[in-house]
Amino acid sequence: MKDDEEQAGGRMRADARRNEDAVLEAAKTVFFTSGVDAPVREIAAMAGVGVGTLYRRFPKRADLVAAVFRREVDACAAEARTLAADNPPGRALELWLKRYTDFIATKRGLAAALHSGDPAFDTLPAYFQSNFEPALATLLAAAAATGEVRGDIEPYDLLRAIGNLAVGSGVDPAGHTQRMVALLIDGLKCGARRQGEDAV
Amino acid sequence: MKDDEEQAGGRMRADARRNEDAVLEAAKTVFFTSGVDAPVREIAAMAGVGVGTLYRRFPKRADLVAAVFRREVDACAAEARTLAADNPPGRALELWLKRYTDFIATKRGLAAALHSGDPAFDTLPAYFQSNFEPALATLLAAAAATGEVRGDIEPYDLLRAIGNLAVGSGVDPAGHTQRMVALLIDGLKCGARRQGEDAV
Amino acid sequence: MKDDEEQAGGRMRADARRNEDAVLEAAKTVFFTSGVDAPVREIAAMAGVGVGTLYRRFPKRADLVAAVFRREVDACAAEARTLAADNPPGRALELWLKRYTDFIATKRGLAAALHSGDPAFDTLPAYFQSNFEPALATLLAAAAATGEVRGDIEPYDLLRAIGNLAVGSGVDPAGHTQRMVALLIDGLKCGARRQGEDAV
Amino acid sequence: MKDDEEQAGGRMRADARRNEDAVLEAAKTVFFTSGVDAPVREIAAMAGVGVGTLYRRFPKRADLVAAVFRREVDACAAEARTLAADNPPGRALELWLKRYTDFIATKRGLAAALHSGDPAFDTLPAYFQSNFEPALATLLAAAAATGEVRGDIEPYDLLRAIGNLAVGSGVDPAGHTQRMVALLIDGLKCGARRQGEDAV
DNA sequence: GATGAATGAGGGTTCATTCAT
DNA sequence: GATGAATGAACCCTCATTCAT
Repeated sequence: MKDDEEQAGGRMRADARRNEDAVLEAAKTVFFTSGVDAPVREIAAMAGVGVGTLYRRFPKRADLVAAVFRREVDACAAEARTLAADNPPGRALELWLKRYTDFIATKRGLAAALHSGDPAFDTLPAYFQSNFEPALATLLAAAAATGEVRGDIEPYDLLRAIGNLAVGSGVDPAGHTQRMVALLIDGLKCGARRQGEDAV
Repeated sequence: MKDDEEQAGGRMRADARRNEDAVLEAAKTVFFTSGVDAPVREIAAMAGVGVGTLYRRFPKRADLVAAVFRREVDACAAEARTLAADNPPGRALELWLKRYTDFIATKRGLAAALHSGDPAFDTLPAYFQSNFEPALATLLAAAAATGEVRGDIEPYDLLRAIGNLAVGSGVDPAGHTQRMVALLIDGLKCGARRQGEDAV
Repeated sequence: MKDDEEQAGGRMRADARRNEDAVLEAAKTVFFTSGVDAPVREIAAMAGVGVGTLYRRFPKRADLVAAVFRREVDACAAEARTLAADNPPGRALELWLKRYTDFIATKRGLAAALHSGDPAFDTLPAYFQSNFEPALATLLAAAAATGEVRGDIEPYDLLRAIGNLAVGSGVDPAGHTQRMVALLIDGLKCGARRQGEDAV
Repeated sequence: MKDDEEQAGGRMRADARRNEDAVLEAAKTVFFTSGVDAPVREIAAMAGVGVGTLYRRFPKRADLVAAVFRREVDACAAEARTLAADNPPGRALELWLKRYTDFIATKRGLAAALHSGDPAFDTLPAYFQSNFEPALATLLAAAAATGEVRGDIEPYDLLRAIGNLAVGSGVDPAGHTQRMVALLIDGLKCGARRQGEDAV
């Protein structure tokens, strides 16, 4: 996972990798502030590289968009492991769901691009699912095992539910989405108790 | 409502009105297929008018977007009356909710524009609500009166719920949204029966 | 002279003439404030007529420019007669030269157009000269006859001199041009006295 | 002075400088033939570059106009030195004044632009004066020192006088202006002789 | 490899001019 | 005749993309 791009890992990794990181970081920021249609120059400038460099690594804009998306998915999924290691299961689940909500919110602008029909995006939904579903499954299972949440929730349904709840988050500066997600999490816990009772 | 634009009804309406209709119809189509940022020329060409004509009536793109939106709201709201006249209350409600779902689905592209902060869009949410809320309220009341659906549903909540359900509809070519909405309608009917039992 | 345009003087003179006057007046103003390349619509709007009306009378922009120019020449030349009738010769001359200076100043924008090579402008210099030269000749002769100014000045030279002096008048908000013209007039008077002495 | 643009002299100057030169040369020509409002494309085409190149270097039209103006001022002022080196003082003065007259004549179209109030032009008058005044002062002093012209002429007055004389030069295809300037130069020489006599 | 200058298609907008009403 | 709606050519300007350095 740490070597996702540039698998063959040739020479000059220091320079090249630094640039690629800078570009992806800049693109993430610019996509968020100016949308995915922001001028290439804006991204190159913020990354401190020439446009030629950017084009060398990401010949099509969709390549860049996809790379940013994957990178963000990686980061968010990785955090599931970190949170699970550092917190009790219920707390880890809760923190990660909030983290995932943020991911969805900042990716709002990408949605339109993702559905543009560009083949470069074809694999992204699967990438999304294959990273997030196991991550959430693990967190859910751990929290269910300690009785902190109910155990009959499908990870995919939860991912999708939050995705939908977060949909209008651009409109909602008042944290409506986070409140709804919190409600949902409460629902998970509440269900756990009842399940426990039933089990007994 | 039938004379919303050009109220004073001046001279040469035939020509002008025909063009305006053509432009709005073309814009609706193009906005749907190519997004709200589609080239002005594309819309003008499809409407069979020169770009100048389009600019005369809609100096800013936002003016055109807003006009298309209002026109669609009008059409959808008007259909509530038609359906109510031609169908039994429960059926009318059901048909209109599907119609409204389609409205939301095709307006997906507008969402981003609407939240762009352009003052030309400031009045649209109110326009949306002031047309749809009464329309749905009437349908709901009629269907509740015949016992076909439960009577404790707020029109606004239902509008918003469907809006959220339909959110990812671009992603969903398999009619997922329509199935969810159907489920919701079933819930309305189901609630009606239970309410009836309670009442007894 | 009072029927310069529309010589045949047909019916409907009231309406038509009123419009033509309004157009010329508006054009004069707009040419001064926005330049001779100002949008036709601006002129039509200020005149309170449709663009079609303007085009009917002045098919080419140059026609309008020429008509405005002639009208202003007429007005300025006519004033020579009025001033001569109402003032002593020296005073009349002085007042008219100031009037002529204003004419030149406000026509600054036209200069470029006049030299554009458009055939519609070919007759304007002659029109200018054939109106202004006699007008000034008369004033000069009268003032010379009373000994108020020297008698050896060619009207054309004076017209041209003032024209040149007024050349930078756009740059000169401080009345530089008017001061120079005043100086020139003083020169005329001063010469007169010396001539008188010589004559004795 | 020889390195006015691109002082720091970065890399790739060959290409860029060549283009800039071509653009300025083309702009000078086009401004003269078609006026300062000529289409950008016309200039780009004549310079053999894309419009983008032109916009890169001169984002606003006023930038291009100002650059052309400065370049012409530079060229004309530089010629004062050349002429002084290659001719006797009186002849050098005479030749340069004719050269300056040409400069004024071809810049006629710029006058309106210069007084448009655009801040990009604010520094041009000072640039004009700070280049031409010393250049002419040197020529005048040298010619006065050899007794070829009178010594009581202010360079600025002479520059301005020729500027005014050349004002109608568009109208004057018959060399009227050059004749007037020649007359003026004669006056300078004539004054010199009389001054000499007075001195004796 | 990195850079950024150059290119030019593409899209917005204006306005002279025509012509149906 | 007067009107002003419609037209579309012509401009401006912005970037995506290429390519010489």
